[in-house]
Parts: sequence; structure tokens; C-alpha cells
Amino acid sequence: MTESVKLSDQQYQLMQALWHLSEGSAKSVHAQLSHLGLAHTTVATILTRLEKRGVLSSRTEGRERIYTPLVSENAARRSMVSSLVSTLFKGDDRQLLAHLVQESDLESNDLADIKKMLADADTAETNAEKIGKKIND
Amino acid sequence: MTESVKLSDQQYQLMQALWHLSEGSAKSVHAQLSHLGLAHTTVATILTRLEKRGVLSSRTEGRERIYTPLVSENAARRSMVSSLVSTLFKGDDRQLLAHLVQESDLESNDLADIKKMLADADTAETNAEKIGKKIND
DNA sequence: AATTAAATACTACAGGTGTAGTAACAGTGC
DNA sequence: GCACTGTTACTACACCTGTAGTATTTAATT
Repeated sequence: MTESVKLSDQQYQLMQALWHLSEGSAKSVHAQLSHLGLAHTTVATILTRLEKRGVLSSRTEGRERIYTPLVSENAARRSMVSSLVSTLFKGDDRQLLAHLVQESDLESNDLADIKKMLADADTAETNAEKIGKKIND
Repeated sequence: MTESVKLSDQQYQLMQALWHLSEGSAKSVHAQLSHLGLAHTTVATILTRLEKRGVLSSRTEGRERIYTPLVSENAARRSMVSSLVSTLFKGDDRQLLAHLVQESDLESNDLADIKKMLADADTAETNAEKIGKKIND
């Protein structure tokens, strides 16, 4: 039931395009990813495979096939982060936190922000807006 | 130069065994991973492949081949976390932090610990000992 | 020295991914 | 209605991973 979605880099890229578009044809996804320089057939292939895996669904509309994500970006992220935490940190999120503090070069003003956020988290329930992220699963 | 090591779950498992042992033969690694129920030849195969990829080196000793990790667990972790942050959060570590705070069910006492740690991080340089982790790269 | 036992090397195969060409198909315009 | 053109479906192929059997090497033992 824990809907585990694990996407490769490339697959995530594609999904991200779709998430931005809400839904779209292979063509529009390809356009969105022009910087990657993939052939449109490549994009189509990946899309098809993702559909087979149940990550997205599609409907035919005119001569186009419109793809719709079946998992939200947030759900995918959650699942992928949690999967990494499982392997690297025995599933302990706090160890990842600790790792980040040690290994990332977080500047003190970054830390300040984060501390502020954490402080708020004690009372408020969601910080989504503060960082401009959409909760949508 | 950013020595990017990306390991699959299984590969990480193997490496972890090696990290614990410092170095070891396929046999000892296999023993360490008995809970996974892999054939010893499977372990050997993976080890060989990892060597080909330059993640570890080996020397012959008697009739055994002893494998030695060429990357530390910490380096591997750093690289893998950073790789995930790249794809999921455009490389912004703070967004991962934020994600963790929102999505993990960190209890307030966990938060307290972390906040304490962050507070210390403003002044002290390393928190390694606090969480009993070894800095070793 | 021949036999045995342990360990590795080589080979194999299925499934996933990256990547893309070519074939097939469906609207569009004349 | 037919040719044109944009789209997708099908096919292909190389490489990586998980998994393991079989062959081969090598050290130990008698």
C-alpha cells in the first residue's frame, strides 16, 4: 500500500515536465525538455513505459495521446527520499538531517532560515506556503 | 572530479558489509549478508563488477581475493544524497531539509534534538561525535 | 604426485533503462 | 478521395543489474 514509486533521473525529468503541465502530449513534454536534446520518440518511449508501470495514465484526444500523472510530485519525492533513507540510514530520517548538516555547506543564514522554520513547525502544522511548495497528493 | 558514486540497493548492501569489515573476501562479505540469502557466487559477481567500476580494489592472498573499499561510506552517502537532491530539489539541500520536516513524522522531541544540534552548528564546526558517526573520507 | 576441497572466473539469462529509427496511422487541406 | 504531415506504436540494441550455475584454478592433504 505504500505506493512506492522509484524513478530514474530521466524518468523524473519527464514526470516533472508533466507535473508542470498537469497533463500533456508527448509533444508538449518533449518541448518542455528541449534542453535535454532527446529525440521525440525517446520521450514517447519513456512515457509509454511509465504508463505500463502505472505511474501515469493516458487518453486519446484527436490524434494526440494525452498523459496524466497518477502520482503527485510530492508523493514521488516522499517515496524516493524515504527509499534512500532506508538504504543509507536504516530508515532513520534524523540521520539524514544530521548528514545534511554535516556534509552540506549550509551557510549560517541558511541555518537561520531553517531554524526559524523548525521553530514554527512546533506549533503550526504546515510550512508549505513558506517555501512555496504545493501540497498535493 | 566530484567522484560520483551511485550504488544500487544491493550494491550498497555489499559495500556496507565491506565497510564494516574494512576489507574482506567474498566469503566473509557473504557471511555478513547471510540474511539476504544470496548465493555466494552472486556476491562474488557483484564484487567483481564493483571492482571493474573502481569502487573497490582487490589483492590476492593465498587462494582468496581480498576486497578493499576505495570509497568511504561517508563519501558514498554524500554523493548519493547529493545526486538525489539534484534531481528532486534542483540541488538545493535546504529544500530537502524542508521536505523532511514536512513529510517525515518527526516528533517534537526529535525536532528539539535537531534544533539543538543546529544551534550548536552555528558555532562548533563538527557534530560528528554528537550523533556517533565517524567522519572518514 | 594425485586427490580433494575451496574459491574464483566465466557464462548465462531475464528484466529495466537510455536512446532512437522505422513503420503505421489519423487528421487536414486541396 | 488522395496526398501530406504530424503522432504514436513497434522494434531494436547496447548496457546495467540481479541472480546463479558450471568450469577452472589453486592450495591443502594424504
